[in-house]
Order: sequence, then C-alpha cells, then structure tokens
Amino acid sequence: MGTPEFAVPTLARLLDDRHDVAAVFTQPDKPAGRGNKLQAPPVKTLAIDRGIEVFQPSKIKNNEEVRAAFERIRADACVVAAYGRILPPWMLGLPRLGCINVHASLLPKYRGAAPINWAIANGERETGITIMQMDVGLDTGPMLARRAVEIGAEETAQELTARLARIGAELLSETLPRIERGEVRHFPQNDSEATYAPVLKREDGLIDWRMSAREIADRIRGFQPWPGTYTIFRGARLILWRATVFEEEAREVEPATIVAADKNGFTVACSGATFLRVEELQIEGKRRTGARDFLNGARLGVGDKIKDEREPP
RNA sequence: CGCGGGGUGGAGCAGUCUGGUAGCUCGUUGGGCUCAUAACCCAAAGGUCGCAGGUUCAAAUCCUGCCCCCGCAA
Repeated sequence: MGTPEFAVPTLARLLDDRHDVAAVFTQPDKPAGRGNKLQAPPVKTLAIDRGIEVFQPSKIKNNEEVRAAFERIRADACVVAAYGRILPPWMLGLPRLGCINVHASLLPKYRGAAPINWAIANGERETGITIMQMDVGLDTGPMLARRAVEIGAEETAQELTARLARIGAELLSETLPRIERGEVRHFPQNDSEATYAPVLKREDGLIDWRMSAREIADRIRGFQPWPGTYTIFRGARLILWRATVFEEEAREVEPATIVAADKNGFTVACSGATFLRVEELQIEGKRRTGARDFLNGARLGVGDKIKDEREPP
C-alpha cells in the first residue's frame, strides 16, 4: 500500500525480490494540475505496468467490499509506504505478519505525514528510515529496523525524499525475510520522545522575517517542492528556491531589507543580525529565475524591502 | 469546459487600457580611467514584439483562432 513517488522504490524492490505481490492499494486518481485532469498515483502506474491488481478505495473503514477483497488475498504481510490513509484495526490484524510500515524518520521522532520536510525545516542534521509494525496509533507501533542518514547541508526535501525512498526499499528488502523467519525483535517506541510532523499547510511556507537566516534557509530546503518558502511582494507570492546563510559581521538591519546585491544574487537581512543570501527565486505566475534577474526586472536594489509592508492574512 | 498571470534584442522586465518610426536594468563587444578590478566613464552591436488571420492610412498595442510557460485550487 502506497501512493506517491516515495513508495515506488519499495514496491519495485518487493517485485525485484520476487515477493508475491498479490495486490496494490493506492489512493484514488484525483483531478490535479492545470485543467483538473485526472492523475494516477505513481504507485498505481508501476503496479499496472507490472500487471498487479490495483485497489483504489475512497473509503476503507466500513467498506465491506474492501474487507472482502483484503480477506480473499490472505496476505502474509501488508507493506505500507506513504499510503496516506489510516488503516482500520481489522486490517492491521488480518495478515499473518501484520502491517509493516516504511516510515521516513528515526522514530519516535517525526511521526506523521511530512517527516522529511519537517526534519530539514527544523535544521536536523540526521534523519532516517524506520521499519515498524503498525498498530492503531499514528506511527506508534514497535520498531523492527532503523537506518540513520545524514542530511546534506544543501539537500532539499525532494532530494532527500528520493534518497530515503531508495534506502527505505533497501532496508525493507533486508528486514522482510528476517521478519518472516521470526528473527526480528520488536522495540517499543519511547513515547515521551515523540515529535510530530504534521501535513504541510500552505501557510507553513510564509516567511516570518523575524526568524533567523538559518531558520529560513532550512525551511527553504525543507518545504520543496510544496508549499515553498515565500514572502508576499507587491501582492504576489515570492518563492525563494535557493538561499544560504550569509556570514557577515553582525549588524542589526530592518528585516527583509536588501543589504547587498551582485551578479549572483542578493543578501537580505533577517532577525538578530543574520543575513540570507538569495540565489534563486520565483514570483507567482512567473518562471523560476536567478535572484539577479529578478532584481533587474523588479527595479530593486540595496535598501529596498522584498516584502510588502502589509501582508494579507 | 475549475480560477488566474505571462510569452517584447542573450537574461529579467516596462510599454498594451487612451493604435502613430521599440524603452529600462543587466549581459555581450570595442574604447577610456585606474597600481588594479567583477568598480566607474564612453560607445556599439543585437528585436519577425509566441504563431496565424482580421480591423485600420497605420497594430507590440484593438478583434478572432492556435501554440507554449507559470502560479492557484484539488
């Protein structure tokens, strides 16, 4: 069971390992993109490609058809990777080995829907993959295997997602046979250390220039490709795509003020005498461009602010 | 038929409402200044104004159709 790109390597690996994948559950096709065309989840595309039966129930909990189908499959195990749905208790207990989740964090930290994004946005230097036995809670079940990875200093969420997706597939591939042989110990999570990584909201991307340059830079990397990290400029969203913390002697400048500009980008003051060097950005409705090009077109320079004085709610 | 923005010299934009010989910042090239420079000064090159058709004495600008890019929503 899985839905987005993150789940694709896991499914692919299960198939490559010659596991008998009886069925794939994924979210229903949804209208997406310009023109609201129906779009199939990546996992579905792969499943169909490999000739596997696909289920896309819109509701699961009290759906007798789904339950009947699931029971008929009589799976040894149910592997879940970013399915995006809560599994009802009856489903968790049905497979002989239960439901096994590939989660993109070092549990109990970053339980929830957006562990990769929040790990980066919070400036973590390390995260990882946890294979866990699902229970009724949200990412609360006992851990079966974990693997830590370092977060690159300039790594974006989409890059880390791709990397963790491969590592998750790999770790599952190693762990699954051991689970089957009963060799795997269950490590309960220490709930007192748990943190949550809630689904991202659009507003999470809005820059508060009272944050430090470090915090803003981390968010820029963590909130890609969506919701992006943006400020409101001349009534439109101005998304910052690439920026680094700029080392400079401390001096307090009004936040969001441009303090320097050259051919490669410009430097903006953040709080606490910290400075953010912006290299690539995009104005709403426009193409993504270099920071310098933006200044040229917007007729901005040192001393100007890159945010509106009044931001709409 | 979900909503909206945009396609103008190499780049990012202005000009379009109120048709009348294409402009700004940057880049490029040449020259100058300087101990020196990615800094500064001077000059030059470079544009079928997305494509096609229409209206007009005249269209980047008005009308019609099409192509492409992007944001939102989901």
